[in-house]
Amino acid sequence: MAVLVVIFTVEADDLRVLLIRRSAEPFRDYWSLPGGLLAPEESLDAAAARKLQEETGVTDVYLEQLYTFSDLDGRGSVAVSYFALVNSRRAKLARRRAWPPGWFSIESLPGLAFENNGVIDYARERLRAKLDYSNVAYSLLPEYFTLSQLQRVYEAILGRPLDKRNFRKRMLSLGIIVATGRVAAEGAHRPAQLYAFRERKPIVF
Amino acid sequence: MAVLVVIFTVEADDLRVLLIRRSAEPFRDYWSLPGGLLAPEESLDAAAARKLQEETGVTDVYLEQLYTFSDLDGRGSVAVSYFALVNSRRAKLARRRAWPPGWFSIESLPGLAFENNGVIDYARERLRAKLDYSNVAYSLLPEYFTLSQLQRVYEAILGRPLDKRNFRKRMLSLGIIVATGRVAAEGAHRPAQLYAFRERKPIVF
DNA sequence: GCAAAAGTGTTCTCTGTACACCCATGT
DNA sequence: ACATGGGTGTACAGAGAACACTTTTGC
Repeated sequence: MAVLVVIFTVEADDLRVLLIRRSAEPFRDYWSLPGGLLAPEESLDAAAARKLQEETGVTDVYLEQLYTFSDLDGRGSVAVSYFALVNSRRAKLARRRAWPPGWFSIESLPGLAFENNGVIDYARERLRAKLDYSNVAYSLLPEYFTLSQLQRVYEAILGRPLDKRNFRKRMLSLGIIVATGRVAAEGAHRPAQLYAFRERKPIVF
Repeated sequence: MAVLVVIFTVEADDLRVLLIRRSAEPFRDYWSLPGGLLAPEESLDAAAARKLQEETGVTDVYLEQLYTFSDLDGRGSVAVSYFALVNSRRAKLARRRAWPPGWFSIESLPGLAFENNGVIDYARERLRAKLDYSNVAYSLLPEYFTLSQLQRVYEAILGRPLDKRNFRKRMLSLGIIVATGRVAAEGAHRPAQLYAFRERKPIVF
């Protein structure tokens, strides 16, 4: 009984996935999704959260069960997949392994162990759908952020440009974010208002 | 490693679930969802289809993985749940057991073993959502049916009345059904046109 | 002729989308 | 002054929701 975690982040306006190197057969030395076996008495959610914490040091982020596969390795094993969203500035990847894990752009993934490419596609699909009617993006952004930052995150996940005015109108009318009154002066241009998520926990609307 | 199947049907304009009596502890003699262990080398989908077939004799219907639970029995077990939609006129329940299985209206379920009531609620939620953007209802209806029959199925699942004109407009404009030209004379009133699903397999729009 | 279900259009509201210019700042 | 991203409103189209009467049949 194994869990498998698709850990997403957005970095440089790019949707990325955390991959590790397999050290065992089969698919030794292939890149793959992090995963592992349940500890005795451990729940699935707890195992997924633990895996996420082991790989990124991050806890208390958006984490959702995705699907359960029974044929990934071709022989009898069952793997419960999860997906997580982390702010890459908070994540601290293990660097002292022989093959350190890394963030890979979802647009140019290598061939992965087992059917992991399919799992990632499925996770992205679910994430895309979720974005439209929930506030899951909170898990990818710092406490205070500008509307442009938020829009870039949405664009990276959806893979297409969004209209600035329509995006702002919608975010504000849904009430998922609130203006803080603070502004961020950064660069040779007008400073931007800082917003915060009204709730930093999953909300579906 | 167990599977669990929420088998829905619509009978007498009423959404119903198939329940069986447990014969073993814990929760001996409680009603519960049908389920069982994976056979060696068996995939999850195959195990769910087999369970469905064992209970109803039905095969080749809509069957979808729902969620995987790790704490249903309170101690370590993992159960992958599925939901299925069957036409109750085709289903043949086992009648020769000491406690034969039965169809229970979802509005008045007894207290079930484990957390099965929660699983059913979740399944119904998913079914409701799916109804809106797929043709899953094909699995609940005979090959030819009237628009009123179809509407009653939708109403039973959604638990609320629908407007006849809007319903027809939508079904036809989505192209999920086609008129056959045949009519069904039945009762002291105008005969109804018979329709068929364009595809009798899952379509998402 | 009456009861019972089948069948049929129009109007309104709301939501999503397209689209272009001025504003505040640093250099 | 100019380059850079921040910030704003309006008009159109499509979808969903509300709503009532005529038609065809069996009895």
